[in-house]
Amino acid sequence: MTRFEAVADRYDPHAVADRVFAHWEAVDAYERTKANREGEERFFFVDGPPYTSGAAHMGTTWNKTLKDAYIRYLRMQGYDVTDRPGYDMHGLPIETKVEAELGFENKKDIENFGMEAFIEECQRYADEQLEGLQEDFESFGVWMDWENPYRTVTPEYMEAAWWAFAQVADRGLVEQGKRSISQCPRCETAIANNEVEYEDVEDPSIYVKFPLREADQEREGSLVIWTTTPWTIPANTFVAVDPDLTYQGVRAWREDGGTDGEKADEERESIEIEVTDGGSDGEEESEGEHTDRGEESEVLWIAAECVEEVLEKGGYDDYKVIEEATGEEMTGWTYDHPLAEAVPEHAAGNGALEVYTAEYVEADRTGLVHSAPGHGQEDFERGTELGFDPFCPVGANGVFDEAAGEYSGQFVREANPEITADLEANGHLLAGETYVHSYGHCWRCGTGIVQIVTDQWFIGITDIKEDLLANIEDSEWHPEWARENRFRDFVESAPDWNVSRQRYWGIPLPIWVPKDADPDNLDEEAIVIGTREELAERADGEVDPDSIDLHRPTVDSITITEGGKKYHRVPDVFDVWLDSSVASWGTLDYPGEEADFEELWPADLIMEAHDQTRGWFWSQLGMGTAAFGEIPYEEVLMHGYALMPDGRGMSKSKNITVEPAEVLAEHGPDAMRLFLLSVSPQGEDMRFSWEDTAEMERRLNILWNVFRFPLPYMRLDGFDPNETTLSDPAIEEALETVDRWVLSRLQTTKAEMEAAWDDYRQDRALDALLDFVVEDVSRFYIQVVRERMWEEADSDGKQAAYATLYSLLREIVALLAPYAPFASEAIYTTLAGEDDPVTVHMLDWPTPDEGWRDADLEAEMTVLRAVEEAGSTARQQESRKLRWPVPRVVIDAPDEERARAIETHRDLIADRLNARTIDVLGADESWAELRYSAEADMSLVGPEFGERAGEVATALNDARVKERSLAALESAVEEAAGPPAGLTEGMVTFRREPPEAVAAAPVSIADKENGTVYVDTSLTEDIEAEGYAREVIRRVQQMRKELDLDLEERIRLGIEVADARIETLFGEYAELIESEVRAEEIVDPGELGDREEGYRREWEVEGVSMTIVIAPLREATA
RNA sequence: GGGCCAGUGGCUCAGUCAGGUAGAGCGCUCGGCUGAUAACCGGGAAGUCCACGGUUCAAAUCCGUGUUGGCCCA
Repeated sequence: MTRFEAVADRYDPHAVADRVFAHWEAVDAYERTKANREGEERFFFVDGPPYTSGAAHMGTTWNKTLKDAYIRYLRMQGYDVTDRPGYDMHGLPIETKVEAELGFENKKDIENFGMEAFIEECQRYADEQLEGLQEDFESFGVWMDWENPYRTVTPEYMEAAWWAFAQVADRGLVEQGKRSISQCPRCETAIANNEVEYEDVEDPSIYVKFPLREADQEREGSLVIWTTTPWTIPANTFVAVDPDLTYQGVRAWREDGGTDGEKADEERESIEIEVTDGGSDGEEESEGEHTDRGEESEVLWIAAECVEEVLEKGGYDDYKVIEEATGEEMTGWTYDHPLAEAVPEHAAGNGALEVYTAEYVEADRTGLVHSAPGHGQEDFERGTELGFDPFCPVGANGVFDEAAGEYSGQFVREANPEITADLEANGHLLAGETYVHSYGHCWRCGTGIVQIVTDQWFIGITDIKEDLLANIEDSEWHPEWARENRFRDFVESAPDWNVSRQRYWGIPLPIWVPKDADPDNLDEEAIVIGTREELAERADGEVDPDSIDLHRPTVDSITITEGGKKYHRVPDVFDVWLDSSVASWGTLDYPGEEADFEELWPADLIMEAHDQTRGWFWSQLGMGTAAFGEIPYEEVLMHGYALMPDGRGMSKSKNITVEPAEVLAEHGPDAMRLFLLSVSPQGEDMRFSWEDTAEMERRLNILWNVFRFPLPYMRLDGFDPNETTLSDPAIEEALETVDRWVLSRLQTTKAEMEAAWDDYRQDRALDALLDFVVEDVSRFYIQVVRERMWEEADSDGKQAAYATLYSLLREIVALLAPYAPFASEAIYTTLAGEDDPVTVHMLDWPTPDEGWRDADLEAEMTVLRAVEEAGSTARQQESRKLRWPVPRVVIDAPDEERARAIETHRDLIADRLNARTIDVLGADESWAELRYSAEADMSLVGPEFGERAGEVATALNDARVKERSLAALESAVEEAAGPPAGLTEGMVTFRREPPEAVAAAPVSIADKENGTVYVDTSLTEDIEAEGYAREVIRRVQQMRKELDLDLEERIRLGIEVADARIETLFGEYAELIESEVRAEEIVDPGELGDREEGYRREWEVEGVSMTIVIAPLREATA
């Protein structure tokens, strides 16, 4: 690319991206940018690995764009930044995708297909997805080490997980045992809580009576519980109550068939709650009252505040409280299992089928909770405390086993109707309806989960809770509340981490146990292997540590014989969250490679979306703390989610998405990145906006125009940025106010940007930059400097403008580089010379040069621009175009300081407002030509002046007085309408009256009024002459453009005006016209038209029609 | 059901921490400019600051309740 070579007229994002991609490849831009910082201070960034299923969605795109921007920024700051991308490639999601591809329905299909073949398919699938993701990321310019990503499926990486797990085991934190877990009955494995997706489903909602064993407590009746999972009732072991809650035993009546509801209502209202010790008195009384009427009655135990609601559900007509007891007092009451006959093996004896207190009870529904330690997590925990062996008659596939008696062989949820029917048949169903609530489903296959108790392996998170909470303090979060609220809360309530999965595609557990080991104490006897080397040493038979694939089924067949015992591997694989939890050392190939780990760990920075509070932020903390006692990262940038433009969450399955590829196709990578980076990265969600993305493209186009505007002139004049620099004294001398101003603004912008970046607010830095480019450079500086560039003769002033613009552009593209790497590069390479770095991304981040900073000048220019704005408003009021000069502008400054600022830059203002003269009034001066009129308040003037009122009012309105005083008004009125005795100041409102043809507008700075600008738009012949001359110039320029004439091409020009007065008027300006449009002479158009094929156009100018003909000179002379 | 975050012109958001006359960009509209030109500039209209209640001389801002959306948890 040649310096200052012509570029496309219009910013074309795709052409720019294509060219830049080619350039990067041609010069090895990425490699050289990295090499450029080799040996500098290292910065350890760790990429949170995206999961390799599906393409990059907008959230991933936002995430990677942020990472890329920060990496580029840090590199420009001089750091040697690690940028190894990662991919999370194991796990159930991929297994289920592959199962779907192969048409599998359950684990049996996999076993039939062959585990090894299935795992190969998973590997293939993950590799394919990885390729797709890499292409996506590269397509919008992310610069990471794509040649060498870390992949969770490599032996090196899997070893990092094994090794860490072995550390955890050494610290005694690996536990094995029965736990209540969420099980996907289709995938036949435990799934993590954060893999459970909640969806609304309609479930049974049943109220069940658990009959008290009368013999045990000499009390009749039933405990009433409520559940939405009838299938858990076979496993019922105890009933839980709140110790402090009051429960009531109520005798409830239900009439058979039709009933007199009114009467029942009356009676119910009249019932007074009687508390009796034994309950027998009231019981007999009530029974005596009602049995005669042929009704049924029974005693039900329900929390006091739930009684009415439950009885209503049960269709009871009336009730009477016969006994009260607290939960505490109910402890130990015994009952019979409601499905005793159908499930003969149900829990019994050893304290089972009794009432116990539990924390999870709420005064909701019935206030008594059916508890099955074989299912629910809370039930399990409380059951364990109480010493129960959990009874779980359900297999891994969600089917009742032999222990479930009559129900064995049925899928649990499908057994619900039969169980409910049985309860009804044996009289234990109080009410049965359905209920819509959110219920957990497997995040991948959508099957409803079941809570069952199975054998699993755990990391004992709860044992190190204090360390975890303490380690949180060693990390800085942006925003801070993410750590203080969200994360801390989560860590505080985190349970032990179930790391085992009964699946195939994952890192195998490196645990070997003896065949005859006590199944409840496997962790006592387990061997945990930490490295491939160690495995080779201890394994029976030959194992080559360099070539072994650690996946199943390879490792399944390896045995270890020690101390006379033969050890077999536990067949489970790790929870996939464990894979990524070791990324901070896995990315460094530790423990295989040690040097980088020693130097770099822990990570300096990670950045992910807020869902990772529960995910990667957490898993890394847990694993780091369990394995090393340390948190593996120091700084966290937590961004939000990408939402639809209307604020809904994006959802691929519901087809509610904005696809990154669509945005790229529409607006190109830079505009998309600019939009994504213009949003706060701190915790808040981002609504995607097509409009704002388009706006970013427009902003880039403005920058493009700023950039390409000076190119032809620089080329023409042979501007050499190495020779002609701002530090050259001659050039510095020639700098004009606007040059110094724009350079000062640049320094201020750099300072603002750096502060914002340091605060992890790259969005604010971008605002500052774009504001500078659009407002200051494009809308002001370029407008002012244009005329200097047009000058034909070379001059220091022109060179100074070139040097200023060149320096501006060089710095702007450096500042823009992390955001819009393509556009920045395209501009940079056009501006750069042989000795410059091959890519903008190798540059140092520009720092403010205080020598160019001039706060006073910036403040003065703020005043100036406000004055210009007011002047242009005033012009508009009088409909006087900027092209037409005005004889004078009078500026009434609010204070001396601003008056001085305006005085200083009088010429600039005159130029901007196209004014012949500028008069400035100081703070205490008033404009001699200004007059005041008065508006009369007729409600006051009327009563005071009676029939003279109209006359006085007219005189007031017509008055033009020099002073803003009542006395001046009085004398003015006296002249017109006689003495206005009784006129008071309250009757009038003063109004400023500028002279004829003068318009006034207030100067507003930061929304405060700061003086007034008066623009005199009166016309003189000379002004008209110049006005028309400039109208002609503009039209000729347009015609030149229409003919696509070269900038330098000379023409012959013919003008004919319908109005003779005007034709003669601008005769005076013939020279101006000739020089502006590069015309040799002005002739009669007829002369041109007859002889040549001149370009002829009719124009209507300010109501006067004229004919303009132009002919390129070379044709004319040919 | 619980926790966290957000709700400000038609749209996207700033302002909320440290209470004091509601701002920007886009869009709309009217006008201007025309050697950056499918660009650019200026003027204007447009807001019960989610609702209700409280504290205060004064609330978009602080407090409480509710509501809508997002994420996480159950």
